[in-house]
Amino acid sequence: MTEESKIPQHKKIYEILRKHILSGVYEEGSLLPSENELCLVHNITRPTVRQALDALVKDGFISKKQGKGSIVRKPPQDIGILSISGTASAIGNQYLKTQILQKPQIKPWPENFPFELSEIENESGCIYMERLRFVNDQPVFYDINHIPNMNLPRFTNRSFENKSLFETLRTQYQIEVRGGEQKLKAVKANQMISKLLNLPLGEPVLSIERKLNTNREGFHIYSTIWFNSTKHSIFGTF
Amino acid sequence: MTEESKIPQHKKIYEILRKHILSGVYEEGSLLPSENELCLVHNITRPTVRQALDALVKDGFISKKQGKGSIVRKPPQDIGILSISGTASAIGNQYLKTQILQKPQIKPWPENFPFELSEIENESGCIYMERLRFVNDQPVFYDINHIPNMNLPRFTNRSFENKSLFETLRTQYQIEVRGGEQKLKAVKANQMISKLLNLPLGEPVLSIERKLNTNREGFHIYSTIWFNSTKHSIFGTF
DNA sequence: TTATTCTACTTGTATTTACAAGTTAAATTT
DNA sequence: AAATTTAACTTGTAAATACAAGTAGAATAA
Repeated sequence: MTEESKIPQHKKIYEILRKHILSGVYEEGSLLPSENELCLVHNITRPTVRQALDALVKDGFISKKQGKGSIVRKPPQDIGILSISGTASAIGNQYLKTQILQKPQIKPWPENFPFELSEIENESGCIYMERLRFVNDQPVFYDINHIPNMNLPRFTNRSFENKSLFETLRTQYQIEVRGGEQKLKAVKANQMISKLLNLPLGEPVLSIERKLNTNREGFHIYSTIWFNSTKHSIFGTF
Repeated sequence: MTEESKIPQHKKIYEILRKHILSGVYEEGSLLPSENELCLVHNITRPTVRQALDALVKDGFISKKQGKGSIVRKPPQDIGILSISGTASAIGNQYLKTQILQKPQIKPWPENFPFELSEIENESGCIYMERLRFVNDQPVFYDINHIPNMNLPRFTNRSFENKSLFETLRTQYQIEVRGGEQKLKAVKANQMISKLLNLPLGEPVLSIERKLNTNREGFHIYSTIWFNSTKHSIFGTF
């Protein structure tokens, strides 16, 4: 042990194991090396190993069973945070298309914004964008996003056609979503929504309002979503 | 320490602190006793206390800050995993009433059950119950529950009027919900639902189908929920 | 008075040790 | 051969101990 890093050991082990699971070193359903083996390999003690494994359990990468071991689970595949589940079959990314209705543009925050803004968010102004998502060429998902305009160079020039908003934020700006809160409602489709989602007027639509936390202090992502749930469901694990 | 119980210490501490937070012994925003104080009071060691506090963090009852302490958060008002958020104000438990439409009874599993059952669940048969939840004396929440009849003595005799189903399972049978999956849809209220939830026929209703995992192997809780979202929302943090 | 330093707290990380309890498969007995 | 026991694993719980790092307020110095 020299002085090379300030990252705790248990986090390093977590990252190593997580990477190995995601890259397929350990197959789904197979067992991770036992806690004692991990101790020997990484030259740490069991409580530290267990701290890393507890985090992996919490994040859904493994499940543990007393007397047996740590079982590798199918890594959670998020689409944002929610997933879409079709009535017919699972939906691969290849069937999911995104149309940008409103390219990212800088605007002031709306008058009656449903969420309370932090001071720094208020001063920064916001970036606004609208998207429409298609499954099998049918519109199912319309979302409006408000993002604080806090040090995001060239953001409004980026294309989000084929990339996830979250992926861009994470890889290009080191902004990671850390959780958040959401409100769900079933509402009648108004004229605009019914037109966008190709539905009769007044048809039930799932409406979601979310505020997402990030690793950047005081930086939140605000989304309003309308979801056509006639042929699909919002699917979530927790 | 005689032999009185097999419940781990850290779980007992968790239950005590959880109860104290929920009953208002510790105010929102205030600090919990320090880890060392809890050690002294309950005559246990710090790792054990920390195990209990970690669980409280995970379940959203406290947040911790190094150098400061454990900060009590507004307890999440779970109805199961989801919470209800009113448009007007926060909803205290005093406004939430539960009516049992169908007392727990042992039945065979339904013919076309939407979930696949494990072998042991299939053999056990199921306990069926229906509930209607009221906020401010208006019905908002109708749920049907299927629970495997696996070693739950006196379960059908219990009253769930004022107690959460999950709380009973956790405290009386040591069954803890460990997560699960759910599907959400917006649907039109049929005749039964519109009558139960006091809504016009065809009004949008939030429908949720869930399968909850527990710490007991092969034991899942299956729920179907209809939610009147005209005056309230389903609220969730993640 | 104001700014700095110090001190006494807090939680975070980590080691070491011990035993309990569940699982599995080999070894043994019937 | 079949059933049982045993042994060697696995994770779960728990104690005792040590030091690191962040926080906040008191004591001190400018």
